[in-house]
Amino acid sequence: METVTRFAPSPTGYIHIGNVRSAIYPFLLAKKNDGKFILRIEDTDRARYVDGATELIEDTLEWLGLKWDEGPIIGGNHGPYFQSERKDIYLKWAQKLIDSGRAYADPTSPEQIDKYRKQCSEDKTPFLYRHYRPSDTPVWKPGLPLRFKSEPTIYKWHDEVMGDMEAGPEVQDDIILIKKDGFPTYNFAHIVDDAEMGVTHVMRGVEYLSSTPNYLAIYEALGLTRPKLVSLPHILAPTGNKKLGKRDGAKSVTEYRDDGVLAEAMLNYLACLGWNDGTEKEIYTLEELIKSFSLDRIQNSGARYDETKLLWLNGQWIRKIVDERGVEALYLRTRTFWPESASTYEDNYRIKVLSIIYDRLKTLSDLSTMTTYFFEDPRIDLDYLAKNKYLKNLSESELEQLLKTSIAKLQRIEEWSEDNLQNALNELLQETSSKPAVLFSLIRISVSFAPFSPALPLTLAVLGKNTSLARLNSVASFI
RNA sequence: GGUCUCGUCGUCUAGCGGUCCAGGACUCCUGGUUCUCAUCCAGGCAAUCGCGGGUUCGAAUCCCGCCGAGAUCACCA
Repeated sequence: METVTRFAPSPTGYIHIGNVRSAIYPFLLAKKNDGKFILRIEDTDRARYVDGATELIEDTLEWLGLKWDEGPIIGGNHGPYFQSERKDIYLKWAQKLIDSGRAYADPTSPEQIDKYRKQCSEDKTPFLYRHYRPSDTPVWKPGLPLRFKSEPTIYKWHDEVMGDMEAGPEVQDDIILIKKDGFPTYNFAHIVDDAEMGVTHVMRGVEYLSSTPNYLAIYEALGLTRPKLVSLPHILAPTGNKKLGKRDGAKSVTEYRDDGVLAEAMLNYLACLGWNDGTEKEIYTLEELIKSFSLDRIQNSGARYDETKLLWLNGQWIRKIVDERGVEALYLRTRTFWPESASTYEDNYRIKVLSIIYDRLKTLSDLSTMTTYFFEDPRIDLDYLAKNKYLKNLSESELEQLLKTSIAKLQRIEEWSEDNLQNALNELLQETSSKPAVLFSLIRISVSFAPFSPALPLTLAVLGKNTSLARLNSVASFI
């Protein structure tokens, strides 16, 4: 049987790192088995609906490279893919339950139910609505909630992550199937949809584990074979023991994109948070993830979100892309991250800058602060020279002398290449009998006034002869 | 309160009865790569495997109890 999985978010806002794994794992599983991955929007709660949230969700999935085979935009054979447009389907299935006596219209007012509930919590006893089931119920019509009529028993099932499970009547209840506004609840809708769409593996957060017996009862009453159930443990907030949520400042996945994190790194990090293939491999491409993914290696305890490791992975990926596909490939991702002054320069120049600076990047947004001196003359700040640990013992005239000798030497270089610069610099060391620390620091600082820069010959080569000498000259005249 | 789940370095994890006085990765520290920052390389710190009992010649690994943390008990998903 073809593997079919789905990601079924409700459009209540952005997708953050705490909940995107329930998209990644189903995707990986489906692709691993040459199956289908469906995107379904669960928009039955009109009160929590957020305009534009669906687009946000699609954007996130697309960025990560999780292409859905059926869903909004592209359609498919099991549409519509918005639950709000599937009301007739739910009604049809609900009718089956009514006909078989497994569902009833509930005339009890919410206030009354609240009273029952409060009483229970005072008595410290669990609240089960079936204990208050009305003895005679009206014919169901719109405006009335429809409840499942539970027939509690003992359920045994297997969770692909949590293992063998068992639950008794104490957790089975008359849950609401259709709300009085006519929309189905998640509890009912997802079962119908998964069945209609042929979903073989239901993957969702562990918080649904305790409602599983109720779902099992509905599958049974509907005569459906139940899909394989997969509970995904939570991702924990950096501090405390709670699951990561928006309240802990969980950033949206796409916010990381805007902060210069690569999709590859994000996906790599998230996939390996709570899953590993048993090897010591750390860097995975999407293809490699698909290839090595398996349900039985999903961790069953929660994993803490740690941004440091994400950033490390991002650095690894930045270098990996350059190593394997060249600087140009990385350059394509950097458009929005350059300092403003870079806009007047040509692509070629920016690519050169990138090629000597990329291995210092943790995120692409580091570009804006790390490369400014390649695009605009730095402000001359003699303090930089005075405080440098290699230069502070030199007098001003010594500095000036050294600078002038260097300028003269560099001036004579005809072809301003890295190699020639390297040679000239080496000769300068000998001719002035300076230590590299002294000479190189002086030139490097004079030309950049930045806390750090790439290797000196590289920096000078990229800056070009005119700019390099002009900057050295103006520092010399300043001293 | 009922029910359920989870518990190995600070963090992510390997580990399925002996090769584990516990391995890898991140972080941190030290050293090396003609200056700096980063990369890279070499090395180091770091878990009495939640606790207590058992089973066994032998347990992180099996069993029991306890403790701790989390989830759930909505006309939210």
